Amino acid sequence: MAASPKVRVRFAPSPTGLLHVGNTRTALFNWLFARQKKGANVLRIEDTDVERSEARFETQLLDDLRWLGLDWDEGPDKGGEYGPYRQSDRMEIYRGYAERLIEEGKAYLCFCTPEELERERQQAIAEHGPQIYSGKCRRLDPAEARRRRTQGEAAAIRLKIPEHPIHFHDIVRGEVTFEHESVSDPIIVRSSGMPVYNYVVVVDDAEMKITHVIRGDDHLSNTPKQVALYEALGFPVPEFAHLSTILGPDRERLSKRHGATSVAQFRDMGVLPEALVNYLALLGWAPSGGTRETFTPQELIREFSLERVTPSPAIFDFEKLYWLNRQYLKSADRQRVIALALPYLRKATLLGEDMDAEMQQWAGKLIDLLVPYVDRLDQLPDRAAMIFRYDAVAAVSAEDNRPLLESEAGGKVISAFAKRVASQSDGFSAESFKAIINEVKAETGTKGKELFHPIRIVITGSHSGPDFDRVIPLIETGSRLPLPQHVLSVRERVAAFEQAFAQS
RNA sequence: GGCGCUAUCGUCUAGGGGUUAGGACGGAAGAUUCUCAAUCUUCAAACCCGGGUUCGAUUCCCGGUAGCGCUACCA
Repeated sequence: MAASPKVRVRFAPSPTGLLHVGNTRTALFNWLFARQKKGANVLRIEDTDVERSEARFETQLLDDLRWLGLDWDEGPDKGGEYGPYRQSDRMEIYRGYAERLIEEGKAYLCFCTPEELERERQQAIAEHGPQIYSGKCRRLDPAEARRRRTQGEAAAIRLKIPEHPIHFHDIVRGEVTFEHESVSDPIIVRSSGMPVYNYVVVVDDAEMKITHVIRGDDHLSNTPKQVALYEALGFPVPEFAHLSTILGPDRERLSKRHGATSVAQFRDMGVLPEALVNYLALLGWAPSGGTRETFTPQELIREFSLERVTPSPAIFDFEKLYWLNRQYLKSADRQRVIALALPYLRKATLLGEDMDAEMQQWAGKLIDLLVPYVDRLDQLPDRAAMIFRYDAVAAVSAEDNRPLLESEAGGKVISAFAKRVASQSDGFSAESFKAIINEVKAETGTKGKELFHPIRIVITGSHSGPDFDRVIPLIETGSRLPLPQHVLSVRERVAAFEQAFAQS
């Protein structure tokens, strides 16, 4: 058996918007396959849709891919043997092949106007028949057709589809067959001279020696046209792998209205790239055995296989992504998490830009305290509210606080607690705070929830939250720091609470 | 309408001609904790329907149904 040629795959996005998770999974599977097979991963920009393509989207695309760690070996930014890698720079190539196909009788000029074609289509719909091209211009004499074009008549170029069934192999779906009638002669170059997607993609993939076309299954029905094109052009037909669509919770194609769908949005939410990569890998693929959930990129490269990709569509589960993110957040390097978390706290003006060593240390501890409570970094400011936003009036009037505050035991605890805090002139440490609680406990004869909940409400405004041992030092130290928003000390909180309580 | 693809817990999935149909997210309960989160333990939860093939089908085949995609001088 001959040595199989080196694996070459490509990811070919259109720079018409932000990188979407559906495309991202395609990019990921291409990358995993290339890296596992020690092949080449090619990045090609499909910007033939001049109207919608924008340079800034291309830049963003590359940035998002880099952020995810999905690198490429050839592409518009780094060149390569088979460039250029931007379709707008390849127009001459497309033109050349199209003319060749006409000369060889494998394609022909079509003078049908869009109006004519539209009429035929409407009729087909009315008759419930298949909407296929009549083949009218196929029967034109080539020399005559050429003459008409030279005389300035607008002509599109159509590929002649051979009159036999077209089949191809798909790694995910097996053998796929289409009757030639259902394909019908497709236009490959518009009358404006602009080549169409289904044509350029074949020229590019063939010229770039792509061996495996891994892409979304919205292209499955286009594949017979492309296979016919490969054959007309005399190029070997690559292997295909069509990935199922990613759907939203309502089983419709995942889109903006389902919430975050772009890589940029997830990044802004504080989702780690390894979590997104891990989640996306599990969407439509599972390792044999199917009991493992977390994989590093290296492990994915080792385990991945296109044969194990599931053909059925998958619903994007935000919860599971966030759960995975939490796992990665917990195990990530502390300094990295702090560096990533800081911008969220700064944006909420809880921290300033300039921080001295003491403040940095304090911020680090704050983040240590908060991160276990979130599954996305953008939830941090909300979680920090108990430190930064103490609202005595709200604490006193909150529905779920009232019963406790109005109970006899609650009142006793609060007054005993307040009295002791007031008599303490210095700040509190975790130990001295605990000592006070113990005194209150002895004086009031309360314990457990009865004892802790009222104190919690006085200090944080809520009856739930992290350990006092960690919260108290943070509050006390924070109150002495020149933060953009003053953190109230224990004494200040108690004083504010008492005032609000008395007035209620 | 035509053509194509798909179909296992609510969701992602493993599995496969005979299984207590496995794991994970989410849900419920319990343990722990002053509380919440986390963590741990336990529980509930599925083979779309109808025919065939077969001793036996959730698994193989065919039909139906449903969902999705393509049906463009969009990509």
